[in-house]
Amino acid sequence: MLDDRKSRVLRAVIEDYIETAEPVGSRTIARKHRLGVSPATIRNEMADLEETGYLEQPHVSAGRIPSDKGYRFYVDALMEPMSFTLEQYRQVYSEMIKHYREMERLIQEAGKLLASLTQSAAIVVAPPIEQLTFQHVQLIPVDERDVLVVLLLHPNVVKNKIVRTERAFSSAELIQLSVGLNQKLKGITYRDLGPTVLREIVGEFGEIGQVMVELLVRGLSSEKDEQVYSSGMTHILNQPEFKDVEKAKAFLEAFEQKELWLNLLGEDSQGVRVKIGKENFHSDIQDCSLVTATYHVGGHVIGSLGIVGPTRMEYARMVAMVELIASTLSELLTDMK
Amino acid sequence: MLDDRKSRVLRAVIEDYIETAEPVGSRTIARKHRLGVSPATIRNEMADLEETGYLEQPHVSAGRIPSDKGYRFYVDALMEPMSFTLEQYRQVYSEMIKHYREMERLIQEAGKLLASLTQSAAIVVAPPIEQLTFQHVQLIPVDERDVLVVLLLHPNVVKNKIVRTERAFSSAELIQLSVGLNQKLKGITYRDLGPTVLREIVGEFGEIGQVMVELLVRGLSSEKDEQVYSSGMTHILNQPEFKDVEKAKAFLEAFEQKELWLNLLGEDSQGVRVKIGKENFHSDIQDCSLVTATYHVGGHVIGSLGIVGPTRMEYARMVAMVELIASTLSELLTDMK
DNA sequence: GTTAGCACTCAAAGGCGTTGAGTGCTAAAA
DNA sequence: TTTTAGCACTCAACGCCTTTGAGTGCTAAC
Repeated sequence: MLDDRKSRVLRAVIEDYIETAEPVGSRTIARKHRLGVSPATIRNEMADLEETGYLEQPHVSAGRIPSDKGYRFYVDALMEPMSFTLEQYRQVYSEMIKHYREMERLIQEAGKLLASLTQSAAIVVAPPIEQLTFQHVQLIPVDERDVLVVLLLHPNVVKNKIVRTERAFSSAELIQLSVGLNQKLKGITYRDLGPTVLREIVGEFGEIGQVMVELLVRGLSSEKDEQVYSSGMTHILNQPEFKDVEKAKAFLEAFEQKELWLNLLGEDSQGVRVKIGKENFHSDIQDCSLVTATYHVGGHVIGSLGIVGPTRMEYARMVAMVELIASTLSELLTDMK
Repeated sequence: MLDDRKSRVLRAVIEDYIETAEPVGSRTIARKHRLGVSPATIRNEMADLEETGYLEQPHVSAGRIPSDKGYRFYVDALMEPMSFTLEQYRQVYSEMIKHYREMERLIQEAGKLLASLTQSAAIVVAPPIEQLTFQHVQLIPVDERDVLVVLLLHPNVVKNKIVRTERAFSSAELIQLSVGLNQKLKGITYRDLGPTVLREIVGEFGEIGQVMVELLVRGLSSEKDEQVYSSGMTHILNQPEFKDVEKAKAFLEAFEQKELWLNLLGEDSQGVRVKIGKENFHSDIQDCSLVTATYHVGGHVIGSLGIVGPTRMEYARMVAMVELIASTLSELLTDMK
């Protein structure tokens, strides 16, 4: 598609721009990256690259900056993948394993770590309950008619909710209910818990089964925004593209809209995905890119995480970091068995 | 201390400055607040107020702005307390009661509501476990040697933690342990749970009592920053004092330091407290004021909440809002009995 | 004690020329 | 045919200057 020299020029422009955040001129490239040709030649190449849409010019007497298309080509074909030393890998692992007993905390820590390593804003989408397996259900009396529903789900997720019941239950009744529910639910996923199983419970336990189902369903309900954790929001204020407060505000406000991320970090594909600029964005967030990956338990995708930053970001490093955290997280969760 | 006219001038300056964020001149005051005297007279009064430290002048040909001392006097003696209509009170109440079944969620919602009503950054410090009363302890098997410790504390706080044990326990053993713990703990506060009670448990249950204590203590341990909830950080970006990104960054970064707020929102006094500017601040946060209050259960203080904003804030409104949320929260928590 | 008048100060805004990084084009060199 | 030196041109950024106007303090008259 692009001949060798054009590729090298494009790569030089992009890497220089990523580093300096300033439009890059032909002279600079000729000096920094020994391409063996004069600035004039590079100028010609850059003019071609602009014509074909890989570069842009903020104004006529400025250097070039990469377009979304340019970044896309860079990410797909030009950038040199970054790799870690065993030592770095170990550090991440040992940082994360500290919190590994409980999944919710583990993924929160994974997010914080990702934010800190990338110096970007990080997002982690926790597994929706549908993806998890029942391990234990416990009903605990709170009050005359309030019951605490504790759900232990695999891999080590604890959900609890206090639910108001239609009528009062004694301690003994609740224990009975708990035992019954555990019998029916142990080992099945929420997904399997269609109307069939629910009807089965009602059938088997009669009126009391109805109550079980009621408690269970209400115990499981949770708000969407509790599934998204964010960290490192303030890091983006270090980026020159956000030196204008209005832009920073727009970004931060959009970033806080947690539902937004539920949609953006879809769980379709495997591996690290990069979404550049306008490729996929909610209009509120201008000139930003997203690097995301999914994490899984035993090959089964259960959630996703990623970082957001200006389109001018160190893609190689970001992709490597997201990959590293996602795979370490998957490893730990799979070991939780 | 200040004669009547000086007070009126000071008040006029402060209220104008709060509204406009611009230094206030003598002419403006003469025009807006009919004090019945000419700008020249007001100038004289302002010169006096500056000499006694209530006002400051950014530069010689600008108007005056209030000093910390000026704000302090305004808050203590000049401002007109704001009050709410029954309708507004009801709205807040009905917004909060939606989430009142669980305390953690309730106080989070209180924080969000406070942030939204004041358009400021809000902080809520959750009650430390020491302030709460045991209601139920449940040990649930997770894995061979992992036990889920669920603590239900009054008023309706649920804590859970997965703890690794020295040796394996069967389901039956865990139930037995739970029952034993419940017997000893029901109704007592963590505070009462000194070495005495712990030793009592060990004495009564022998070796198994040791395990109980171990599980309990570890189940109760939690990180400091989990006790602080913040909301509405981005609101402060609307304030002109943060139009400079560096200042905004400094603020937001300090604001994210959750431990900081544990110290700042001490639980000493009753009622709403106002801390202005340098009166009490960590050096990172410049030119900010803090409006805080405690909330309580049946007269017993268990936590605190408040807002942070630029020293130039609508004190009357902020104080009223913080008061409103704190008292509504206290009311709901007390009703949780 | 109050106020009109006046000279004075100074930040903010606007105009203006300079600078310099960068371009595209042309014509010569390879 | 491709590369490059040379050159005229563009334009944001910067510094410098002037103007403007909001505001002051002082003085003298009311």
